[in-house]
Amino acid sequence: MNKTIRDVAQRAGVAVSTVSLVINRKGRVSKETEQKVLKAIEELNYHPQRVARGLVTKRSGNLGFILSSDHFSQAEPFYTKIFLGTEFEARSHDYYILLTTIEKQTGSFAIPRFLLERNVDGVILAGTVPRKIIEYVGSRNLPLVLVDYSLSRGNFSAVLIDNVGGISQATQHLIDLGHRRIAFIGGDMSHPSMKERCQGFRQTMEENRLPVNAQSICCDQPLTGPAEGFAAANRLLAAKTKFTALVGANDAMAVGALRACRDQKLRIPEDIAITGFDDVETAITARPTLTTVQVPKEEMGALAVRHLVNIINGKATMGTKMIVPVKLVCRESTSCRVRETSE
Amino acid sequence: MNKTIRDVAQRAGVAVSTVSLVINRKGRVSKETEQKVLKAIEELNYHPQRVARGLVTKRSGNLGFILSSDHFSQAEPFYTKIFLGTEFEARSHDYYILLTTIEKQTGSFAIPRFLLERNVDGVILAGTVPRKIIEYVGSRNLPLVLVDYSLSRGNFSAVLIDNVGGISQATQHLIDLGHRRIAFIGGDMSHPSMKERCQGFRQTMEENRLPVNAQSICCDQPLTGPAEGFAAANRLLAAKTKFTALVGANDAMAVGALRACRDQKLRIPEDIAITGFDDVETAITARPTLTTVQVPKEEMGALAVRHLVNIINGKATMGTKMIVPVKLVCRESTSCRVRETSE
DNA sequence: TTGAAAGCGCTAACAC
DNA sequence: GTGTTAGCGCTTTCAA
Repeated sequence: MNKTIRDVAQRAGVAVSTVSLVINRKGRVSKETEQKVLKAIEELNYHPQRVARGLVTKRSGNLGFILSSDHFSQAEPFYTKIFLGTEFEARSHDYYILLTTIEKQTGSFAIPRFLLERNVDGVILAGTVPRKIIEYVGSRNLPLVLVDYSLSRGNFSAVLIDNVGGISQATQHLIDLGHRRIAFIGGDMSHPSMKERCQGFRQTMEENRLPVNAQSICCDQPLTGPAEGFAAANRLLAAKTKFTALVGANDAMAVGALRACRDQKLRIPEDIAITGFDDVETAITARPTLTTVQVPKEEMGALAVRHLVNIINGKATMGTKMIVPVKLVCRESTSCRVRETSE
Repeated sequence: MNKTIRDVAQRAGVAVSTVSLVINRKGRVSKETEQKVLKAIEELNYHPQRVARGLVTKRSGNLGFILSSDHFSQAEPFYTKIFLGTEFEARSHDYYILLTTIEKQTGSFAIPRFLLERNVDGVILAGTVPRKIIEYVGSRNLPLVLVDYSLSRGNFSAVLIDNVGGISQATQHLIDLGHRRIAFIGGDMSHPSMKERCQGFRQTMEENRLPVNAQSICCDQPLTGPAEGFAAANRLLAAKTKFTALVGANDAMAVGALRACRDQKLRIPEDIAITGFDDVETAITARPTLTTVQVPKEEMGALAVRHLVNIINGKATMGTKMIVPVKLVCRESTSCRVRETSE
């Protein structure tokens, strides 16, 4: 069992280094020696051992994927889909993905083990991630691609969502349906995507010369889950300024808002139309189903891997921003033409 | 940068082997030398390099996950969920998962690269997998755990679904609703789970002294997707023997059957009640939503990893069969009490 | 074009 | 207890 390069060399009647040259096609080997070696490899069913090779080449053949732990769970299909996208793509480049999550709550952001052990050739970081880790990756001189996250400082490659475009589509859709008083709920403004979605809403409203004020925007939630959507929606509903439509910064918050509205006996979409963002499962399992902005999550993961591999191979340089397009998907939560209530 | 064990040894004023002993807590090191070493490690921020360690210990710190490629796609959330379950669990055991898929279509089932390169310490195999690969894993002497698959020959550990129990629950549910003429559709009888589900149906019907014959069972489809469900349902609908309920071997086929029934202007569940199996997304996005048997997919993956790690550490031996429980989830596709049509 | 030999960073005998 | 040393299986100078 367990053949080594020595066995091959012996069988082929050549030196170990010659076998290595053949395996790594470094050329400079005569056709006939090459044939002898190839034959021996074939007969022995030999395959070089990854770790032995890695020890000298400093290449592990792995890519690291770092995610904050609250983003990798059943409740959070968004980043999970991105991760699966990286898995798909990685295999066609002969890389394996090592996944790790980092605990956000504990102040001490432990450096992922695969970084400490020098077990990856490049890193993908998805969502909000502590600076400390980004800096560590940098200090290791590892290629890095951010996904759905960006930093103003530093020259990072990133795969980003067209957040402004998406929110604009959603808002415009509502406007086209006849809505004039539209509110927005969001949260976690430390995340660039969230900030952009909020700004995108403002912008679209202004472009349409529609009113937007403090009472129609609620973005101060620390998180962006259903509970926060519920709270934010309730806050807006309690305010004097009435609205007929609500734009959610993501599906989770939109679904929370859905519940808040139902609790107030408001019909959706008749009394209030609602849109989400992301198009995760919850958008389609919600009742009514949620009109939302579809994000190509798997594709984002694939894109990140492709770019990362290019950086590793010197075919691309860090600093590229890739913005993926999004698409509005109309479902029940807005399907109804709004009655013009001139209150 | 990049400290080695030598640097630590030098700084602590001891031999490299002593540092190694400390790192691997092999004991036999005096408290004070240990302190010196620990201090040096701390100061240099040293971490042993995975591949160097792996080269000598023959341990990679990785677990391999093998899946047939048609089982790893967006259309197939079942095994994908199992995979995510392994990812969750692996991290708490300090292992990384290397995922690979094998092409079923090509006759030549290439041996996964991580096996050839000796890059995993154990293997998880999900779904139908070529014997050749199982044999190869065996020849490598690698611990192996099968998930949703089993082989009569050989002593394999496996995480299995309570298929008979699940189908029995679904069938009994229909019987309790008043159904007497119940049909079954399945496919890919080469897969043990499919075979068991079919047998489970037969068994439950017989226990209830209800008729079951060739015209009420259609299991000869080669695959188990919606298209096959559609075809199978149409076949049964065309037969003389009428039925008021249909048990699907999985959600995908049940959804195909749903479509077939709608095409024939049959109302669900009024004219025909339908059940699925697996509880994947399609069950809840279908219209009407699908009554189905919930399978703890993530838990199955986690269980597999836990057991595999135990085998690796000598705390468990291969050959254990673990059967996970399932649970019926009632939804719209059966929610209606059937009218007793005494045709 | 090929071979001999020196490591890559670590563990594990085996001395002392 | 601690140090010396020989590898693990490969790549990569450097000679020949």
